[in-house]
Amino acid sequence: MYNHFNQYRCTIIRGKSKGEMDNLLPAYAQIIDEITPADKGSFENSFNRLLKRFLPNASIKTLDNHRTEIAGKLFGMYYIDENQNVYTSERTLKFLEDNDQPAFFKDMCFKIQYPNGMDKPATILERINNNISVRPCSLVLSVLLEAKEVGLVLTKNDIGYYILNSLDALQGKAFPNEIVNVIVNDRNEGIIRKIKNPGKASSYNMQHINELLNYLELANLIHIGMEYEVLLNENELNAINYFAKHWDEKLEFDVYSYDLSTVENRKKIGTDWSFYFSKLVDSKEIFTTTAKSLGIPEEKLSKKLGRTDLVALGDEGELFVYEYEKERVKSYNHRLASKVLHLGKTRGLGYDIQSVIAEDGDISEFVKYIEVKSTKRVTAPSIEDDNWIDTINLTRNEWIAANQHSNYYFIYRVYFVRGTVFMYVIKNVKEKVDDGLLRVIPVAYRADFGNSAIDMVIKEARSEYGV
DNA sequence: TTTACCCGTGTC
DNA sequence: GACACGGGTAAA
Repeated sequence: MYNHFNQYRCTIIRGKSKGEMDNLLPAYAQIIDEITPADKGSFENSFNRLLKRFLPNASIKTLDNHRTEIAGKLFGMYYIDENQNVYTSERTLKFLEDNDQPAFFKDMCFKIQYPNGMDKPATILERINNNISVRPCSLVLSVLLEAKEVGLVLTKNDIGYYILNSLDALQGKAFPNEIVNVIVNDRNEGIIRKIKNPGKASSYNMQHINELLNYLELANLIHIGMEYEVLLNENELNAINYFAKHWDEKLEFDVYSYDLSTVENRKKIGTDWSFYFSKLVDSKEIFTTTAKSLGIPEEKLSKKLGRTDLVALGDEGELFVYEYEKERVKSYNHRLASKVLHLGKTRGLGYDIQSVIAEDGDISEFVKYIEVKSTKRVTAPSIEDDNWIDTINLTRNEWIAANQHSNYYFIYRVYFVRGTVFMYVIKNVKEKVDDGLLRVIPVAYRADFGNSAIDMVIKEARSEYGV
């Protein structure tokens, strides 16, 4: 049953980082990883102090809101247990590992549900009283798939009115094809419907809807065109179908099973939710973003390998730089092209690619060592912004190699964004550190121990032949 | 009283 | 119109 006249406002937390997403998401992640585990009080202090570097003009309250609303609730980048200890979430750890920003948002979008445990108790009760139960992103993508079948192009406004502000849709009672049929009929009649709340500004009606669609765009699943039309990313059909397949499934996190009449239970739904939401979906591989799904031609990665969709992120960056270097060296001196070597698989060298300088001068044939650090996102990096800060993790071997080869050691920072690739080259890391242009802090601890440190030996495992 | 989602309203 | 600051306000 679907009656679009039943309208219902159902929000997500209002965003704060859209404008600087490529800057702030890695910042949140690095900060949280650096300062957790911690008790809630020191987490608050450290987070705010460190985020201030990225938002120099923000008030304490604004920093608080970034921490609790965006990094905490909306993005699920950390969770707080019942003893008020703060931990880095699986989602954050994976992002720090693979630098796949669209995958981060795919995971987050998939897990967003109404009702959820990130809202205030009054809001949760409101949703419960209205029998809300839906994965909004799954439903939106399902409807977009159905619409594509019949050649219907939906706008942001359509998605707002007919889906995300529709009570029947939010109750999970409206089938995607029903919704599409109704929209087609209205189109044929020339009717355009809009969300209206008397006396309210457009941000009250539409901001949460715009922002949910923005997150789907950052997830690389849709693209919003110049006329506000919402288009599916055809290169991400695997992930899109995964979302769509789950649109009418019972919600994993059951808000309805909580009796919210006591303070204890209201607290519990918060901690239970933040634990649930901070974990990755089971089939996380399906959300991996490939260069191909960002619309980057495969031949830019490798002329030899066709199966780039199977190549892991680090390797895609390495292949890209390898192809780039080979072309660059070849155009300087054909004879030197064979000196460009891809050594990514060779552990412990401290660099991925060995190349040659191949520039005019005495050292044109000298070897150069290249470490590739790649990242994936939908938006371009904002290098022209003076507050722009980027962070990469170097292994001990890479750090040693950077010092050892100083002037001949290069970091190629590769950004795969939609439809193109940016590459920033950093030459001579050692000198940059000495000049204060680049800050390096050791973050790992290594513990060496011998038999004198062992307190107990327990041997439980036995082979079937006895020991 | 403080905390932390909620969201009016100013700014671009 | 988009979007984010920081006041608003419900909870603890």
